[in-house]
Amino acid sequence: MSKGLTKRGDDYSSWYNELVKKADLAEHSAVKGCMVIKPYGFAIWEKMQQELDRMFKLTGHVNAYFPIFVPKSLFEAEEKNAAGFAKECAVVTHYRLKTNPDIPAKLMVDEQAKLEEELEVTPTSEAVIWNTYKNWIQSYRDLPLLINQWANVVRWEMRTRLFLRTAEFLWQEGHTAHATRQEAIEETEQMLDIYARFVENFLAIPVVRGIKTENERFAGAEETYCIEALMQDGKALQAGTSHFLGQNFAKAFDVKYLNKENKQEWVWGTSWGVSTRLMGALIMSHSDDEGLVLPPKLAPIQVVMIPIYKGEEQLAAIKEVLQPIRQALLEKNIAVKLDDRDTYRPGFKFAEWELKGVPVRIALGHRDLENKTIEVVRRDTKEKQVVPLENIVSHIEDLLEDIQVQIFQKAKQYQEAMITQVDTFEAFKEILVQKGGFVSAHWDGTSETEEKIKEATKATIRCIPLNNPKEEGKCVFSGKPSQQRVLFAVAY
RNA sequence: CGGGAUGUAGCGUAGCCAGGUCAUCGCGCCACAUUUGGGAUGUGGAGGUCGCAGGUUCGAAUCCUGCCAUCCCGACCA
Repeated sequence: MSKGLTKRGDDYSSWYNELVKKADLAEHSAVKGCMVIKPYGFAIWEKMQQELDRMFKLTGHVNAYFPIFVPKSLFEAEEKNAAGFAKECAVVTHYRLKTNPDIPAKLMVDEQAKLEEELEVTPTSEAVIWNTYKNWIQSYRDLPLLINQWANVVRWEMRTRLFLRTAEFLWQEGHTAHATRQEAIEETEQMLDIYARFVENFLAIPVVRGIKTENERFAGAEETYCIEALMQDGKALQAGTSHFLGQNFAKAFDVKYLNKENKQEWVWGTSWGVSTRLMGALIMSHSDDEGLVLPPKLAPIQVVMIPIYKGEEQLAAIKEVLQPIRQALLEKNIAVKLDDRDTYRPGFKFAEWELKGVPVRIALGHRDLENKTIEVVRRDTKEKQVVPLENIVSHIEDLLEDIQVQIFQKAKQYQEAMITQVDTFEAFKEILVQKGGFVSAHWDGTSETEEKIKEATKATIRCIPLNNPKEEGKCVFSGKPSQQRVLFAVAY
């Protein structure tokens, strides 16, 4: 384990990249823009999956799996969606290689094996899924259709960053079909609510719920709802989206149902997704210059035990005390690891588990044996206390809960402090440069103004917050009348 | 995809401009010993197609060409 992580204040970007690698979350692969998610990082993702999957199923969704490939003709059926993603599609043109007659042991594409129709590696599965739904939906009795899939998709991005934007990423995508517009909108809003609750309660990241402007809307959607989070460097990160698709895909793929009055109608659709990008949000929201800070609910190891000893005898005596505690914690469903490696000294272990973000560390040495105490250190504040052995299990339970709450509160306070209201474009620009974060400003509602502001400041409208208070004002850029403020930020 | 930079052992690096006893050093790794309450110390040891592929040359980590990957700045980013 190497010493010294770049400090956030010195170079936030380097800090992030180093942390991802040093904490054993992920690394670059041999393929441009694609990453290897390592076991420790994947364990966190698995915990996210488990909880989301539980929440989806509680609301009546079921899982299925659809192909990773989509024929070009299907992909282009919904025109806006196709146009929106066309620039980042990987395309399969052949299905066979052959040995190169000129160079032994080298392979080449077999031109004889050219596909009649190219396949896209799907960047999002609406096309494949709606083409399937056509066969699954005939009657109002088939609705609603509530399906989710855990999958990987490919978007050939120009510039990638581990977890935040990779050419291939893991995600879940829900795709639902409904009989009425109202029901589909309710589904869209329900899923946004699930995402928001999940991100706030599990990742301990406060989010702003809102809707996207036309510019930022999902290609093929009528409305895109989103949750936006704020990272420690003052940039915003879109953490999840839920789209009301209207009847766009139903029309493109001819998905109709017969209603109770025996009349054919187009179905209404939604789609919603969160990805491994949430890992990036998690890392950037809570971690510090010592390494990761993981919320207890997502930490693969919640408690690490470190024995401090001289010689075999002491180790045996200490383990005798630690083992029953470990057992008791396991029975409370607390993930505990006893780090009894004799090949590293305690100081090294402290640093290593801090880097990996383990929420609680307990250390037991001969001093504690004599006093019947144990040292407990919380990762988020690094606060150290020596507590009696007796109530250690309930103490740890309480501590884990407290950490979960505290890191959310800390992030919440930061977020609130980083939402700044401005009423002039001068102030707008100054806040973005000096302070960062969300800038709450009036906007005239036009894409043109949004574009111009982006050109001038790099900031985009992250969302129009839900339940936004109506407030008469003037657009900060054009001076035209505005009914409400929107949130701008420089985004990842 | 445009501009800039980088690529030498698991990690970080020296050497490159001025081609040849040049593959350097630190961390890490292995063995043994002493250690163990905040990243241990000593002794010994292992580990390299110098990103990949061509070229120039008697000779290439070093010069040239192409490619690949990464980082930064743009463009792009539901």
